[in-house]
Amino acid sequence: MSPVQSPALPPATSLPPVSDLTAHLGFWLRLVSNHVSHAFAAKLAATEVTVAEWSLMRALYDKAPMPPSRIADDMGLTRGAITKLADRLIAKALIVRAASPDDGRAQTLALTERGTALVPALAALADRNDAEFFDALTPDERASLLRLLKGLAERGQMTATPIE
Amino acid sequence: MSPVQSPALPPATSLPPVSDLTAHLGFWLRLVSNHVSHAFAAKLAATEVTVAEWSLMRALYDKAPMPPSRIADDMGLTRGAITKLADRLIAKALIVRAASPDDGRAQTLALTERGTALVPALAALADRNDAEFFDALTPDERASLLRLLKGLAERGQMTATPIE
DNA sequence: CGGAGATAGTTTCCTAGTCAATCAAAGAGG
DNA sequence: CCTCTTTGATTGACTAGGAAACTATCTCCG
Repeated sequence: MSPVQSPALPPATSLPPVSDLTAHLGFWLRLVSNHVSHAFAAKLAATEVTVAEWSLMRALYDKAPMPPSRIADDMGLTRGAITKLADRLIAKALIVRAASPDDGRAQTLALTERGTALVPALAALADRNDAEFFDALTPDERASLLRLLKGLAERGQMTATPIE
Repeated sequence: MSPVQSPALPPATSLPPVSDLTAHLGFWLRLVSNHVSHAFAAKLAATEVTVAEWSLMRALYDKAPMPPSRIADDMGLTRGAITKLADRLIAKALIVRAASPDDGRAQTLALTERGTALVPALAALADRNDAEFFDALTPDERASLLRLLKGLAERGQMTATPIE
């Protein structure tokens, strides 16, 4: 702009204008997403598992034993993270780790009986959490939001399960 | 259910059905949000600041020096987190910490000249990131998504800035 | 005034990830 | 077959943030 300097109000008034954060869709997306996740974490706090632990348990439910690498891909975490996450769940006797029969390097993870039995109650919490936020929308609005989000996910090649 | 047991296919086939993760709007919200954030983090990796650091710098830009507590509220982080975040930015000479003139307990944070000069370039990265994901939508779709998200945010009393 | 409680910020300890190094088992090629 | 490379998992060093304890200061009120 012009070299004319305005007469120094507290923060020098002639800063280059910068777009407002709230102008970004990403801002609102993250705001809402964070709140939904946080509310779910609060519900899980009453249980013996964390959000990431629930996510891993859900991934194993009603499926054959799976290698950690597969789960890492599904959950969008590194293998190292899965190793430690699995360690915690094993310590709680909710899952078991076993050597793969066909590949000497590989391991498999599977829910224990206790872990399996716990999943439905946790899933109910997840259902309730989702309802708590999105039942406020009309069915049309829900459908519209779902369509938009799925479209973005598809276009952006977003595959991994976010840690829910 | 009935005591009849199905004849043991790999994972016993008679588990209580549990709602699919992808049935939840929260799932898709988080999936997209995580991807957008991650893409932005990748862009910032080429700079000298992290996402949280950018967020703090943006909060200070074009405003009078602010107390850390205010920033903690704005960013949705604890005060302890802001102390450490500020320490890192001070080490990079991007912000300064000063004692508040009127309250002996309080501190204020403000951008340095260098920090101020850096903000517009970072803001441009943020703009570009948002555009990258959401320009794929039509103007109508963008407006619709924005309206839905703002409505959810308002209804859920979501105030704090998510760490962008 | 002076002490009780509230408030601002920092610090400490803990949790949960990433990244890079490591090790063992598989697979490929001469 | 023997080496080279790749792959699966684990480990260790490091980072970022939360919760709660702690310190200093302020405010209120008897």
